[in-house]
Amino acid sequence: MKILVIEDETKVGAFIKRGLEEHHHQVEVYADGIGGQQAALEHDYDLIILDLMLPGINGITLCRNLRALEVGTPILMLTALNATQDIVDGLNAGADDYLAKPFHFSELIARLQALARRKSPFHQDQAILAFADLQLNTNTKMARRGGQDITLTAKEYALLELLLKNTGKVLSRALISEAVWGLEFDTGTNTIDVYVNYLRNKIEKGFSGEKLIHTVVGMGYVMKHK
Amino acid sequence: MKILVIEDETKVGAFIKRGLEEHHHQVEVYADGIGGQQAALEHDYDLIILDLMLPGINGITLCRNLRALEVGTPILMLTALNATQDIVDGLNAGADDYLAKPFHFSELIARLQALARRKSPFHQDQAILAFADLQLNTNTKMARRGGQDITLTAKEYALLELLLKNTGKVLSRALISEAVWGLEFDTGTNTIDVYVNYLRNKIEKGFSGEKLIHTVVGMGYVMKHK
DNA sequence: CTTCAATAACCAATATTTTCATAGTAATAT
DNA sequence: ATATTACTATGAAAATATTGGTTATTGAAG
Repeated sequence: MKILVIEDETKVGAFIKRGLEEHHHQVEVYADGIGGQQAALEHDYDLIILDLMLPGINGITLCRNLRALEVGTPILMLTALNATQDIVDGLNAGADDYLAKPFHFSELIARLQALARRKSPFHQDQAILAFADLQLNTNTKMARRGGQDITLTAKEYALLELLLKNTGKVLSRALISEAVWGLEFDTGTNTIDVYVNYLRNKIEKGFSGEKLIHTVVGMGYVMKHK
Repeated sequence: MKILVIEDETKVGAFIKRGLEEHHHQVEVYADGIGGQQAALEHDYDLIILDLMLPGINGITLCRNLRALEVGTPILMLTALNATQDIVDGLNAGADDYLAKPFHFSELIARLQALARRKSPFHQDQAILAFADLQLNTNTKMARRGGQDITLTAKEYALLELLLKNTGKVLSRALISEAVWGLEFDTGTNTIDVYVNYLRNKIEKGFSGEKLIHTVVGMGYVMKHK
């Protein structure tokens, strides 16, 4: 399984990572909530192990955020022993289970397996593609930025989906043409440019957030920061 | 919810029963494992709270028995504090969650709600599918809107059921075709469109409520608000 | 076991709506 | 200075809605 661990205490994080890797799991550890949340949104994990006491962002808030963004990945909270109120809050925020620290590793493995068993029948492919504060829901085919829903036409959607699935990668016009329009080559028209413009008008114009679709002159387009 | 409690300590059993009844649940308490197992098999509970330390039959054995007999009801185990091995065994026996005694009642309620939420997708044999002010009775195959009964043909029903089971999700014509008409279906025709039209005439035309079936040009149809 | 009528399923033609692609011009980068 | 990209208006094209008619299916009656 691919597991995301969000834990600020490096010793605990390393301990979990080592133990899980011995059980042949793939583990990524983040020491801060912001980075962890970002990772949870951008990658498709089978499980998230989340410490509730984090610097920067509260674990419960993080949990609620993820659920609000329709991240369905099972979440296992780590709490201090007897922190009853935290446990209640965490479960209500959408966490699936908890484990009080300190814990026996065998119990972590048992709970992890129970969660996997419970969730796997539903493990549907990631519904939300996200980058920065932009989200694209592949079920509703709607985009969302700054809490505002944006409707897209079929071509706009296909183009945005392509960009979001290749964030950071410069996509040539030839590649976009083939992926979105299914054509061999760009026929000498500026159709792609026009659609990039449509998209920019819908997802950038009027929003306070950063610019997301960047032009690389002579090369193509990228979705990235900066 | 209808809850079965299997707990030999009468004081604890009574405490749970009283607390749950205050939260408007229907509770039955059995003090012995044999009787409890019998009850679990004969009635349809929404949740089973099971003490692991029981006279007569072991809680873990009971749990394994129920799962072997394909009783899918969520099971919440009660264990002594720090009985790690029991917890591991219990989860492996098919229990869904555990609670260490003594526990705060608020935690029991929280876990119970989490379990119900988690499990609800399983109980999808709901008799009534509903969205907005539209209902579809899967037993009588009749729809109802604004207090008025609507009869549907077989295809209309299948289509409406599909839409109601996937509210908010855009369903492509290919998907609809496969779900309602089966694999081999002549896609050269507009039959799906025609049936959407039939449905709209029956469940939207003449009703004051909002539009429910929305077309997403180039993508398919959705049942949603707005 | 037929026949008939009623209903359902389907298809195709036409009307309507929405989206798309083009081309022309403006703006920007190299 | 020129190549490249951004923006915009518009007619064409594609997708969808609607309607009328044809073929299946079903169920009751003869």
